[in-house]
Amino acid sequence: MNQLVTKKPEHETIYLRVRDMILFGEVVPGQPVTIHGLAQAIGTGVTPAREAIRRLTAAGALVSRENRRIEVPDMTAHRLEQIELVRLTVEPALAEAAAKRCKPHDIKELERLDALVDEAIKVGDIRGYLEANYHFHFYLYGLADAQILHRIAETLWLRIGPSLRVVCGRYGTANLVDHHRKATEALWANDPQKTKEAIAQDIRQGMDFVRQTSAD
Amino acid sequence: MNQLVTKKPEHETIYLRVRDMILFGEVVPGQPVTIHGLAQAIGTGVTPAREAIRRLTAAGALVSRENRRIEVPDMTAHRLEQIELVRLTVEPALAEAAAKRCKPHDIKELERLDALVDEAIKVGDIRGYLEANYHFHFYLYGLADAQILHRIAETLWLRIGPSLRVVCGRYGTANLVDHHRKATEALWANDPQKTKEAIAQDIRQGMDFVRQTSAD
DNA sequence: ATTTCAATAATTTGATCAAAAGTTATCTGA
DNA sequence: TCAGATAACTTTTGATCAAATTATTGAAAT
Repeated sequence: MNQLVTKKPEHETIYLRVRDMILFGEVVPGQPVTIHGLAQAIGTGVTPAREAIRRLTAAGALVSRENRRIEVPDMTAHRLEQIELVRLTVEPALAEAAAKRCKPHDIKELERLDALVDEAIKVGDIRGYLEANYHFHFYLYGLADAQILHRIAETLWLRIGPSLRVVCGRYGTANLVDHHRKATEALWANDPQKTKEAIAQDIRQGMDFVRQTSAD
Repeated sequence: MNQLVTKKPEHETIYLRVRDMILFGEVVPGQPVTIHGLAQAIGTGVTPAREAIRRLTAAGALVSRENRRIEVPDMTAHRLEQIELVRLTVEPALAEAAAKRCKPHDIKELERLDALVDEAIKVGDIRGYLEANYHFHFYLYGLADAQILHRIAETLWLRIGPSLRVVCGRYGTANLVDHHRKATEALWANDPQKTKEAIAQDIRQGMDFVRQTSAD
């Protein structure tokens, strides 16, 4: 019998788990991450935890300080500026490419995800908002079939995840606006250019929102 | 007495070593990389080699295939297009920022590195060209004080390193043109905008050159 | 000669251990 | 009470080992 599920290695699982922790605000900028503590928290050995941490530091999601301590990097205005520059190049390009390959079935899925975003905002569920927002964007980006851009976008989201959590915690979800409607409408209209612009606008406003927390 | 050199861990050394191997064309697209073989080649244990490989796969410099084999990714026109898009955003921005903080001493160093590029082209030393070219660009980018952009640029160079080596090997260094003079002149003139444009032009022509090897 | 199947070899993966390095707590002496 | 030194604890790091997985080799059958 064919084995349908290819068992993924432990370090891959841990990597995905910690990645989610960072993306969805379970960690805070400046928070130290120990290889031991991580292994213990997840309930696994230290070897796969090490490898997961290496991958995350390579992606810039964690930083390794000189005393070989590892922690979640904090955000600065300067870093935010760099991230915005690249996001505004990469993600609209992904959205444009996605729009060209998008099927009605995909747009419906995006609308479903967007409804989750709205719901989370209304209820004030920060974690739910972060997850739904991420899934909306990366379902769209996944349609683009552009792995390199996709991965760059992911590393940038890993960098803003913790800060986004902080600012949401401070100001709540009331100030959040959902700009995804414009994107799905452009997709229905089969208009890649408009989709691209909608995502660019969404990014600009998201980054403005995060800017409220960054130290100088 | 103060310890001036902080001993860097083994996995860091190996990482840098393999990184150089990729950047400077000691590996070929499609070439398999075994964790064992690497440890044996460098003459070290398997644990630090593993961690170095994880970092490189996280950066996209190596790809992990489904049969948990790891190899150097090959280049395609589509990938090249994605890389060019991001390079043309990130590196000119770095050059512009660098131009604003550049001291005469730095420009002299850049001219020294550029002379090495010229020399390598003249002599037909491919490895020497790759190294000198890299050092010219990243000495400049290092002046910008923009770590995030800097690291993104590095990952992109890691992706084109093997292909650049292949195309140089096929066509030799005769077809290479050195566009750095325009950049150093703009730096002397204290003209960030011109510096930015010079680097953008250099990137475009470099990518055109690599395009000759990529499969469809 | 080619294909199939089993056996062998090589490799990855995760656990464990010892040594090195760093951090925290305690104790001492003023 | 407070500063400095020592001790105890924690963490990282690299080596080693066993199990699991994958590739490769070789033999047998058609």
